[in-house]
Amino acid sequence: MATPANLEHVPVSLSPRDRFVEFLQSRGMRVTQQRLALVDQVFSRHEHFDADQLMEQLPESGKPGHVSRPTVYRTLSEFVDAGLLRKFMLNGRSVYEHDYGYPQHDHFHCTECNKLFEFQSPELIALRDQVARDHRFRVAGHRLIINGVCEACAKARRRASNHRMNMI
Amino acid sequence: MATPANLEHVPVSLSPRDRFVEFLQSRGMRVTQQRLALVDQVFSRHEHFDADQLMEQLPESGKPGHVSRPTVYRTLSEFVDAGLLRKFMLNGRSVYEHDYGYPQHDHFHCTECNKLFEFQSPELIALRDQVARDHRFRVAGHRLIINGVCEACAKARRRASNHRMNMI
DNA sequence: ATTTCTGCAAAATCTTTGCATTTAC
DNA sequence: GTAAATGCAAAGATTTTGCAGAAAT
Repeated sequence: MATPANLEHVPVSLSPRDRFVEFLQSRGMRVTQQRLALVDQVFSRHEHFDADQLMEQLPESGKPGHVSRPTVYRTLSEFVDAGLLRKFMLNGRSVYEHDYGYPQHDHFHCTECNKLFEFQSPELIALRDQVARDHRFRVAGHRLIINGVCEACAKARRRASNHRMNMI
Repeated sequence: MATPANLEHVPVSLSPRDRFVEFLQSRGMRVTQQRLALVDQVFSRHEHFDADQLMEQLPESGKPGHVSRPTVYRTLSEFVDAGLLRKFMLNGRSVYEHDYGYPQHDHFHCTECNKLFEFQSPELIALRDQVARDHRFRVAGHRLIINGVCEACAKARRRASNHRMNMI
């Protein structure tokens, strides 16, 4: 459910890598091996991730293809500036998700398994804009996280509960 | 707008202080001077605040009534457990707001002045619950922050812009 | 008298920065 | 060759923890 399977893909002309190269060149920044390695890794999977998880997906220190922690942080900021990633906070840490090529969406956060699930709701956007108009607030964007328990965890919970019942 | 002025007050039988004392006693915890000083300070104003701001509102180190930083953090967690405060993240830091005695609401966050403004929308709750049902997700709560520019900052911006125009 | 709480100092966590060296252009 | 980027080490910022002494019950 955290995969793109349930969300429409937004058609884009350039691959994330090409889009990033274009962004770098337009700003006189250099196309380095580290930046390319990171853009490739980040867009090889759709899951949400933090800086630590990204580092774990790359070769470890000393091995070719490794990228240092400061460079990972610096490059993640560049991805956000370039419109490739969106950043938000979860449990006090920065979490990133694909923005380029993916539609606006919001999240369920399961407090049992700690996973994020995406959903889209045009009605929500309409309501947001209406409420903002009512309060004369100029909307730039929003962040909504609905927390609770996902279906899988709810079932697991029920099983555990039934099991306890049988034991009595 | 961050004041309770625009939100209905939820009638509660106990003052926050009494509610907290009750909470402490029910859990065999002690009613200390620090806890009382903090509950009084926190509920003397309705603005959102972080741990630093709360400390600044108390007497400084050495003076009577001062509370140490670890105790402030520990007590803020207790307030959340007791249902007196709600905690959320803004720009990577923990921000607290009154929960006890105040209705469910969401926030506008002005990226110019960095202020938070509260609003209520029953429609939003209904929409949230509907979307959650559609995805078989059991809702426990949610956090919505709409970011953009508040009316005051938009006006200030327009004035600045007009001023620049006049100078040309 | 007992047990919890506080304050201090230190640690933990996540992120950013200064600077010398390396790399892209 | 020159300017920008990287990696290292160190610092920053926020929050948490271990523990001895203080305070509440």
